[in-house]
Amino acid sequence: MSPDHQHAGAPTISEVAAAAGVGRATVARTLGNYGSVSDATRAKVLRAAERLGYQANTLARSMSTGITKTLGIVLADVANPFFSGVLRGISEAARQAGYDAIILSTDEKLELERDAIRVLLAKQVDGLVVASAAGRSDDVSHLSNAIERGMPVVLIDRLVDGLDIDSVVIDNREASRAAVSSMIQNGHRRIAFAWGPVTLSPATDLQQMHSILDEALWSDGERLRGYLDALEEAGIPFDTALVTHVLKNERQATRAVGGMLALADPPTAIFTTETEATVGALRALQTHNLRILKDVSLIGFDDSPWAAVMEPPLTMIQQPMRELGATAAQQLLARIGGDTSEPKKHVLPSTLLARSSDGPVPSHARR
Amino acid sequence: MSPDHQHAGAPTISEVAAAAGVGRATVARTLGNYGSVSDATRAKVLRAAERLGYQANTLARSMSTGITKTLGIVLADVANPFFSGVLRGISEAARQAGYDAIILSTDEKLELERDAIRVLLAKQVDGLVVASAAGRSDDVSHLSNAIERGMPVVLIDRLVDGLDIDSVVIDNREASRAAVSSMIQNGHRRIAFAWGPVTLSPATDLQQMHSILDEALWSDGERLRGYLDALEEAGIPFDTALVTHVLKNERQATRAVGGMLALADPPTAIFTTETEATVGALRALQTHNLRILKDVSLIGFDDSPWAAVMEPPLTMIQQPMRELGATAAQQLLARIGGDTSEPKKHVLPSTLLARSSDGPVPSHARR
DNA sequence: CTGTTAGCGCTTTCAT
DNA sequence: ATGAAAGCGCTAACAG
Repeated sequence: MSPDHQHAGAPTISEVAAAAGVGRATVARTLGNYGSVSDATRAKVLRAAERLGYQANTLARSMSTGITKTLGIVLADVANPFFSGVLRGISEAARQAGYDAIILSTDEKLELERDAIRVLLAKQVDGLVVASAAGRSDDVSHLSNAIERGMPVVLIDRLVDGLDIDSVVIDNREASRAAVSSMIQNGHRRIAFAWGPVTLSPATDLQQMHSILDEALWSDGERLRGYLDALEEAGIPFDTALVTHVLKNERQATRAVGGMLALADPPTAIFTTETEATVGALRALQTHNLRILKDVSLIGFDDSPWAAVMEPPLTMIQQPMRELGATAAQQLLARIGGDTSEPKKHVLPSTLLARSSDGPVPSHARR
Repeated sequence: MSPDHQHAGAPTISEVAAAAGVGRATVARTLGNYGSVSDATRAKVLRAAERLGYQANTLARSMSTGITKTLGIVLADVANPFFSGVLRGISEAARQAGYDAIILSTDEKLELERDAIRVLLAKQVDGLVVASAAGRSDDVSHLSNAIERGMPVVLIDRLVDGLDIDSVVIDNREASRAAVSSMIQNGHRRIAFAWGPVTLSPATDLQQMHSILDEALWSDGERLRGYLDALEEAGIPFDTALVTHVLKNERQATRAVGGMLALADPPTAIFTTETEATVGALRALQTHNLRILKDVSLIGFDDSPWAAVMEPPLTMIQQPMRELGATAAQQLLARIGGDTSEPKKHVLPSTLLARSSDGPVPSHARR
């Protein structure tokens, strides 16, 4: 019956008890630092445990206490710089509290997100941090069910419609609006936007755009809304040809932005909502032999060490990735600790790092 | 005694059994897909499970089987692009095999590595992938003990002295030698190296360098050895002033490389062993108003999407990060599956992506 | 084919 | 202060 345990040699509490000549409970009390044990026995137990190299079996403990000291993290892709930054924040905060984390990637697929949640629930994690892939009208019962069953969940990076729970985000809409606005201040009126929502039938007008937006991922929607806000503020008409609708990978960004650059009335500025989009846009510029700032201005989301050493250095919107992660972990830990206050929405500040990739419309582009 | 489980509502196998009017074992057999169950009962059980929303408690299963279907991953920093790439490879391979992963970061500190291993053993993971922070003469008993107890371990990115176990690495020395050699072909004789080993008392000659190297992290050592190999091949004397000895962060790289650039006999080329070193060097160049290629050549480890859009595009050594991770996971899974063959050393190919940051020594730098 | 039973290693009453 | 015993939810013999 006893299966071939990995740790055939791993001593159990019983062996320690035997070696120390006491009962299991006494060992548990000593090692668990609770109840009371006489100094004499405590010493004996400690010595025996030491000698045998005893290591508590966390699994068994969790089985009996219902506490795993483990957080479940669900995000799109660990290799994405934004998420890996967030992950670092989460991990650090978790470790400091004696927790560790199981990370599952969804690759932005709701299907995988459901699997992930299921696995994590089965593993009895103490709480969940999730950057959901769910759009407005998607079924999020995998999340609401978990919550109903008493699993603490905090949303990160993205709000999800219909879930009134803790969340940690930035003000995407305002960050976006401010960046685009600053370009408009500089005289730009043709501003490309990557990435817009992925769709086979691109919007043909503002109204369609809005209804597509309603179905989009929260953060994506907000960023585009911010862009639209800025245009509207300045009375600039929305041009659907300036918003990408392709799949979100570098190659597609290059293609899409390249296409815009070839337009009769090409953009004089580009706004990108993610690192891959930025790099894709940069490549398109390269291909079209266009120089940043001198020919086309550029501002994008998610600063990177590289952005500062580009020529010219890139103006970027910096998100406090580690803080986002740390805040989410702390909020979750608080819930696990029994905090039953109202759901809290943490909105962390983002920063527009003004460098030199954006400026006035070049004279040769003015019409 | 029953603690307040997160999942107060989570139905157990007994409840399903009761609801279906059969014994627990029958339920276990049905749900676990083993043994034999009549179609009639199977249907009943399935229906009951469905109705109750039964979800197996993985913890309990693990407790009884000794198998957690969980891999323990120990690496320096999840936010480092190299490791996050590797991590992605590991995660994908693991998930495909029905495993998931607990990731612990050591921040390159042996102390934290020991903690990590301890935690992971206590959690009864089925195997370990570790990028150890251990140098040549460090105590690695935390690893050897685990191995002795039958825990499968595969080393990634770094070999560790005295541990004859599975490993997945690239040929750092040769990759480094080849890159530096190509610079030498181009006429460079003063080639800066970042990062060299961190030390308070920098080497003053080649011999000291070698003994410092003997204590370094395997991969770091190999990369510097490759550099030295290339110099030796070409009969170029080693200059200790061209190897950094500072802490490994961007700021220090900038400072150190900046210092070299200010030398009476400055380097005409720079070789960097990591992204942060590369960015640091780039910053130093920026500060000193030196242009890549035209003034100073540059080649570095770890390609990035950004490297291709720099002006000029950067020549980089690309490591197959995902493959490294996937290979490690697969090797580990094989061991978990019972493979007892000889330890295997996987050496994956790296690629020197020739772009345009390296070339001949500029005439104005020739003496 | 199916039910009973005995653990897995630990925590936690409950007596003593 | 300490030991005995029950139980966490599941798996795995062993009978029937």
